[in-house]
Amino acid sequence: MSHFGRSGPPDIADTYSLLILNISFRTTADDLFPLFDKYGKVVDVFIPRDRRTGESRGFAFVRYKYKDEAQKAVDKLDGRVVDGREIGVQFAKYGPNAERIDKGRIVEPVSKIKTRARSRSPRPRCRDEYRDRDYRRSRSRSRRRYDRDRYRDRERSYHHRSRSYSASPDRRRDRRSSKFDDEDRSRSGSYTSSSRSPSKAKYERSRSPNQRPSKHESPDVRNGERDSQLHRDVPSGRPANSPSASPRSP
DNA sequence: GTTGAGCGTT
Repeated sequence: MSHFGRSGPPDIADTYSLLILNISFRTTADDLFPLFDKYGKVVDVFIPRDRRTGESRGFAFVRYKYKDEAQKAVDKLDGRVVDGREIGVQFAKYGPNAERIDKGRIVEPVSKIKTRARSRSPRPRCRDEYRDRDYRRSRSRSRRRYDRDRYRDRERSYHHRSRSYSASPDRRRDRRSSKFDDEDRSRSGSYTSSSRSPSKAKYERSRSPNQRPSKHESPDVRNGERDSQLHRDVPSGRPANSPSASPRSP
């Protein structure tokens, strides 16, 4: 894809692809085009993106029309700081169009002796390659680590919240059904007073005296208050399950 | 809103 108005690769018959590495995740083809176009005729700029997230994968391909210009771009832009990151520019080697590009790029005579001289496959890549591809496509390693941490955090949060929910959601909703915000506000007040004078509030609410929220107190109390405020400020916010929205009944 | 070695789309 490119912003050249064409869907798919242009005529890459006589183009020379450059691989741009270490670009910022926010860098787009529009950002790279003017930069590379200064050194020659840029045919296309393509930034592979994640199919799921749609975000940049951190590298791009710039196709030049002429090799000397591409080489000049490599020479000039390699190591250049773009969008706060030092990019790496080099000739692309792999890819769906690598062969055709190699044809114009003068195929290396290496493949006849070097790789053959080893008398074995260049690399023991069978499905490891796909794994690697999927690995890269899937996400970067740090990303995985981040997801793992986030998942752990979310799990913990869920656990934490579930325990909080099992403390009072049923009664709150039930009470809300029977009575009005007055009670809810009262409950909220009891919570607030609980932090100030936890003498009778907890006993009235019949909450376990030993269930003293230590650090979890802040979010719970805040949620309760915010919830009550939300209902007070916007009484018609929930017409579906808000009986107080229709105060009058025949 | 996060991250950082590498090789690509209709």
